[in-house]
Amino acid sequence: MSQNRVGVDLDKSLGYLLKEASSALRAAMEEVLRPLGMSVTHYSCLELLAQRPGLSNSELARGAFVTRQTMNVLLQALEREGYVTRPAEAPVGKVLPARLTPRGRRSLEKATVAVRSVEVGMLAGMTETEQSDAFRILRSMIHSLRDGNDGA
Amino acid sequence: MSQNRVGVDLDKSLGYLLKEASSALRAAMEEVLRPLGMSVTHYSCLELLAQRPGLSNSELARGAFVTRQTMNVLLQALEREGYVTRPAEAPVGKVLPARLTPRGRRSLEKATVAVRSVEVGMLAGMTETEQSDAFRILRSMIHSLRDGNDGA
DNA sequence: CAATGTATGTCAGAATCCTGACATGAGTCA
DNA sequence: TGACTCATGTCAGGATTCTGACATACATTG
Repeated sequence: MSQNRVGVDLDKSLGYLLKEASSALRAAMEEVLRPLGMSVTHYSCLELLAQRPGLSNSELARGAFVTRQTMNVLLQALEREGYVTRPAEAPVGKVLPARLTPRGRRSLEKATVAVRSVEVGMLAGMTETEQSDAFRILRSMIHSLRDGNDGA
Repeated sequence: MSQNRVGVDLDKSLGYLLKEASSALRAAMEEVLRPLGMSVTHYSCLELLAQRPGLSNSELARGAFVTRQTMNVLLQALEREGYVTRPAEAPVGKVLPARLTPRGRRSLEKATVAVRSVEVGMLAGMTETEQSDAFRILRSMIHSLRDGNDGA
């Protein structure tokens, strides 16, 4: 039980806490999306397309934090099932802009309601100040991690 | 560009930001662990064992946010390579307490240095107050998500 | 104009992780 | 004591995601 090691005490590690929170969020989202037969990546793709129609496969992949290969197989499935359309030929370059079909929009609406309940539940226990703090702090973490800070 | 939809605006979604931060953290950790031939789960397992020797397979799985089946194959590999030991028979029940070998401890030390640099980098851009806010807020999120708040 | 670098869509194979299932051991309760 | 519930370790199969690779299209640069 003695702490004679100069380690990363997990209870005091922001990284561990971040992973824990992210894991809990993912679990909560999977739980509400499962009845709709939708995975988190699936939902993310639809939500991205609703907000920014015409996004390409690669852009969707970056937005959903998966590789473009993974997003491609998902898009092909969504296309086959009629939730998404892509032109047969690229208007410019190789980029194929994707768009939601009416069916895709309908499907997304139910999912959005479910996901928003998770988001609201997460915000519920926080004051207004804490909420804006949360945004600022998470953005700060992302910035630090992206620019490869070495802490020197 | 018009927002005539009552959706979850991703730029203003705490959930999306959390996922983004977690993704960035994972990428940063993978980057510093790759030269050591170690994955994030791999490292998590060793770190957990260093801090709480004798943890069982299932407990390690929960601590590293994977299933016990996944942790089991990892533990078998670590055991085969001499980083971890488990008794052949359970002292009590079916629980096999795992422990680091000296080799495992040596391997972990390098990884800890690498991972700590990521953690420090993440904390560097934040004031003392922001750091404690970050802990409090993340814990609040975890709590809300676990208890399945429906936001009503 | 040619060469180079960067980004894209896509295919194929491999690695990772999970779901389902089973037997076993411990605790609870009547 | 016996039935029941729960947690554990482990095996097998399947789903998901990634890495590697290739051809192509655009932008930049000399």
